[in-house]
Amino acid sequence: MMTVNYSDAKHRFIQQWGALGTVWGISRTMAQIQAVLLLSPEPMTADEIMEELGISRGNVSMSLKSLIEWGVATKEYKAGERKEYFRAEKDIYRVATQVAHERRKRELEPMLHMLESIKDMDDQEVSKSKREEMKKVSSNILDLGKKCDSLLKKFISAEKNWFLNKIMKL
Amino acid sequence: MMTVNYSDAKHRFIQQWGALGTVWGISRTMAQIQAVLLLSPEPMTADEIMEELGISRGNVSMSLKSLIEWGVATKEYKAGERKEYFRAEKDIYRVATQVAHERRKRELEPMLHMLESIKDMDDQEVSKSKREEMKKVSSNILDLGKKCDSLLKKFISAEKNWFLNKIMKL
DNA sequence: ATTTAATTTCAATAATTATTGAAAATTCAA
DNA sequence: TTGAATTTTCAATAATTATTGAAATTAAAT
Repeated sequence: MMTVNYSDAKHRFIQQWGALGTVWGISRTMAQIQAVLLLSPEPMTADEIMEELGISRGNVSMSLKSLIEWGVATKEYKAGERKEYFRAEKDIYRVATQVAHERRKRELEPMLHMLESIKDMDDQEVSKSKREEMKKVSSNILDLGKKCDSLLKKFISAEKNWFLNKIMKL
Repeated sequence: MMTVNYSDAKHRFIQQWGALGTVWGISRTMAQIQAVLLLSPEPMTADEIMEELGISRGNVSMSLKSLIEWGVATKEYKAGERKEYFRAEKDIYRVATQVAHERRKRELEPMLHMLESIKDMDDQEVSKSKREEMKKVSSNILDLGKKCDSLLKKFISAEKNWFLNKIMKL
């Protein structure tokens, strides 16, 4: 079996994680910065991240701000130093629950509100079959959506081992 | 309680579903076409969809093609008619399993392969702590990733009620 | 208070992604 | 086959999203 050197492995990790970011609604750079921080044993400065990824100061600053808003990175200060240091949340289960928490709020909640707001649609101007189809489809989506909501809430607040054990026993 | 008329409800549904599409890695239009088809009691022609959403023929053709590739829409023919008709998968649980199937293949699998390929990283040129951090982080992600993989596979192939019952009992 | 270091903001620009529309291809009927 | 109806493709363009970089801001040290 061919071994892989550190810098190739790091490169693959950063690229793959970045690519995933773009289909998960965060920018490639944000995900790449998270990847760099995940691999770093020590917290890093914005300068070091700039250097590592070859991107601008502004971009690093804004991306770090977003990562912190998503709850997957933190800012730290070292005694006697003026610079700020950044650290990624390394407990990947914790990262998953944070992401679930944010996405539930940003995506699922507005969808459920819309579906609720449609429940009392009534309109004689339009055919019965159209009205019925809307009622049927939207209530089906609402049902499944509520189940997802309930599962996500459990996932977000449950103790890690309890949840994974339950899931793995299915 | 104020009632909502059909066309407002339809508009809200299409907009919200479309907005969700963009954060789920499909284009707004693709998601909007799916929404229109979901609300339609009868299969629709490309012309009708064009008209309904005010978008170009080419866009409709390409978006429908993608929806079919994702396994959430089908093409149909009516006896004695030359035009093609399109229908959305209305069983929303089925839509969810199809999406899970595709995303597992497109996103999770490549990530797991990358993580496996990094397992045998070895490199004396770099500090022990960096190597160890990479080993630790990547194996943690791999563990959780494999659990997700296993859960997704169950979800994709399980019988609907069995799965939902299990999940709701957690 | 002033200087210096560090960070943030945001208008301008670049890069990416989505959409159009007309030409090419396909499909069916005569 | 030829011709009309329909669909697909894809280069050009538009729209959106990400990134830069320099000015403004903030914060610490002198």
